[in-house]
Amino acid sequence: MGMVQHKLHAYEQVKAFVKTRITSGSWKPGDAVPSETALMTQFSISRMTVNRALRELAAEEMVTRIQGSGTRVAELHRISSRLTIRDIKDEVVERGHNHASRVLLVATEKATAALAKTLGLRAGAKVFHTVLVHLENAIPIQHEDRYVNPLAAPDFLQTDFTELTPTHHLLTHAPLTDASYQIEACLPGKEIAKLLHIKPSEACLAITRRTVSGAHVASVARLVYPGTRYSFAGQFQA
Amino acid sequence: MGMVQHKLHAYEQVKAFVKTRITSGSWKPGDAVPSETALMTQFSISRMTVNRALRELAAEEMVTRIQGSGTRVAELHRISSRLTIRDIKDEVVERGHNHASRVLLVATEKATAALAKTLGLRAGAKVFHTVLVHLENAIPIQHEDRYVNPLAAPDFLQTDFTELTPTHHLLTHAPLTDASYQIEACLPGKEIAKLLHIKPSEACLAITRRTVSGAHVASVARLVYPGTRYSFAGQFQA
DNA sequence: CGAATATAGTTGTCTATACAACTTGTGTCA
DNA sequence: TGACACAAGTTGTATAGACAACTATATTCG
Repeated sequence: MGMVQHKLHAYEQVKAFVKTRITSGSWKPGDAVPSETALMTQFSISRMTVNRALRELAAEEMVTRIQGSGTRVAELHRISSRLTIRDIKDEVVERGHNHASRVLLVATEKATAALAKTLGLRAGAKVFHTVLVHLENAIPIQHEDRYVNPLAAPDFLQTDFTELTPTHHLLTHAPLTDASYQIEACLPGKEIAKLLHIKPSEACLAITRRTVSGAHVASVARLVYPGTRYSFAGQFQA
Repeated sequence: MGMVQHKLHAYEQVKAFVKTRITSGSWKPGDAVPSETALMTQFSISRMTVNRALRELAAEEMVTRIQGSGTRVAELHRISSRLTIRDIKDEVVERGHNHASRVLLVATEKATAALAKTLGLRAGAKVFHTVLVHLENAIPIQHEDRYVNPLAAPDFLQTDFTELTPTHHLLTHAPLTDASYQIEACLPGKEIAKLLHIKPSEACLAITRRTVSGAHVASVARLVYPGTRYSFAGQFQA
């Protein structure tokens, strides 16, 4: 309780000094930050240490640095948040709840032209297709409709999807290098509404996600959540 | 066209060396990364340079470092994305489109108990309240209902909201230090449906956002987007 | 056997110095 | 006036060395 903060390292002191002047508003966006030599003499430390402090602040987008010119306070709206791809099972378990899944389809299919294009395959190529519903304490919270590129995860269908989720298999077998997502609101349609135990008139959150592993597009998934039972929350930090 | 990549700096070479071994899968999560002294002799560079490389990789969450123990490849699900708070006007203009807003309400009100609590004020305190609809090429894309803490932005109501958005005023006058958001799917309700030119049965994306500026909660806003015209997209990177 | 202790190895920080690369303003010369 | 050269100031990178802080293992002692 109320532990005294350990002594700040020199580079942390410089960071804190600059940071508080920015967040307090006494240095405004575009203003010049003291040069490395100035801070060096002010704090009686070496330039390398000042350099590290300012370099880290630049990485955090608090300041902008231009070689030969100087360091300035970065423009605003820099506040940002991190989204992370996680296994829904982990999320549920972390909440202290029970996770289960109903497996509705596990199949090998021929890709349509559109699907083949997004997966980077030729039309008619073999793709894996799974459909499942994830349950949190026996209540459906996600409908997952996923296509997987066999080149990226050849053993995908060997998984017992009642035990391990498709996301888990992909995260462990195909190291992710890139991904893109799209979040939208939609109505579920009759089938999905029935599977999620909601009315077809109830709004849903849908996330369409495309993951890339090295040279291959690994997977395309559409995840539908009941709007009443799920929301997507997060925190920003300066 | 096809410019040859400039010579990589020493610390970048080390980063690339480690990174490719991780993303290619030849070093798996939990595996030990060569020690600083090992990499130092392998590359014939100084330890400070190796240290910088590994420290930056740790900041990117590619590796985990424990003082006294060593450096290991980080566990997976490291892929993440950055959300940023932006002014919707900037977004629209960036798409090359025209932005306009209909101002529906600009008022000073007394806070209800619930609102006062989230803004950190006492019940009945004075708060600013604005409601507007943002248009992209004359088509409504966002309904914004916002309460602002006068302590954080006393000049808020002086703004001409047909020219500058509430977000713009807040970003420039109250340096953001924290924020939290919640994204959900909902149905718009009769009034908002009418204002957004959609049917009340059409699904919408709603973002509720609370921003903090220094000691004060600056603002609470509920932003409603028509599900058919708006989606929220982003990209992850390893 | 168990506990305390020494030891080797690893990361964390900092310094003083050096040179490279770049920007910006000033002055010179044609 | 305009083009060019130069100098001062700034950031970017790299080095060799030093000590502190911590971990994990091996060893010794009771």
